[in-house]
Amino acid sequence: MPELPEVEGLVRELAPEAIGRVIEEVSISPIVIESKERGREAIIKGMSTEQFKQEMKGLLIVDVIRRSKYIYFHVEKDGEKRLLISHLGMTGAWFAVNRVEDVFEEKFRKHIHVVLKMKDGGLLVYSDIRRFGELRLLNLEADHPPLLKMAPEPFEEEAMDYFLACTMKPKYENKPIKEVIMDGQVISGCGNIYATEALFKMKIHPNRATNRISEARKKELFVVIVEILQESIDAGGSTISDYRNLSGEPGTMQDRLQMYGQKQCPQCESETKRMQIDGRTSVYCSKCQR
DNA sequence: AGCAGCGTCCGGCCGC
DNA sequence: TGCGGCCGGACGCTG
Repeated sequence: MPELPEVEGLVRELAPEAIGRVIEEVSISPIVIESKERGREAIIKGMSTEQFKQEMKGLLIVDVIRRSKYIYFHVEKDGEKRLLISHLGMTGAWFAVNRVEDVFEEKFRKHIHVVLKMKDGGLLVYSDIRRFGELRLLNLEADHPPLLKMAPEPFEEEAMDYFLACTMKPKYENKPIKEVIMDGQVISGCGNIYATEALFKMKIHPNRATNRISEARKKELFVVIVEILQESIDAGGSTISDYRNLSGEPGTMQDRLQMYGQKQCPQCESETKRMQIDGRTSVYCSKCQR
């Protein structure tokens, strides 16, 4: 499950690999082409596969950055700047290889859906086992309004005040804190894994109403979230099942997780509990978290 | 206008 | 071994 740290790790490798190169040709898997022909929005969003292939051809990759859990490829052709966004969904992965057979693991190799053949040889390959990912070629970021609604980057100075202000809005104040911190319009890039970890570290029950947490504790919580995201970036991200970096290697943060996926609380050793919050499984310790 | 609720993109995995 | 049910980021649509 790629969250901010996993996307960050990928972008750090992808940027030097991709910047300055030109896309010569794009190929799309038959399974995505068939899905799109049936009227579905499989991976390639907002345009036909033919249009996508056509418009991608000849684009120079000028920059690659992370924004929340998205990869932004700044591209241009004939002096015209455009933006390719990539979201990895649950199982998306990018690989830089010379041939598609070089994608090492079969489970990724057999779900390759988009291949960018670069002008100087070599491939940038997008694989997505469950096809929940997204590729969208835009003229401007503003052409896809949800992107403008994302919270600031958590490492930016204004992010904490933005978070605090959100928690006081009628829309959020009464909701479970876990639902609020996982909302990309409140904090960018914090998914189930890191929300679970931060709440455990803070000893806050995931279902606690947001307005029943003091401002001081909310500030502390935000700091803890940022620290955990940073710790995970440093550890190469979490590989719970399907995250791989550009070279196909897993991260190591999964070995450092205290609560996510745990059966037993590392603090008091009692059995962990789980409940559904906003449709997602939330693991917590009912003794340590209140 | 804004929001809650639900459908949508799917394969993997679990339990029977 | 087969198969139905469940899971999940984040959007789009509807009422």
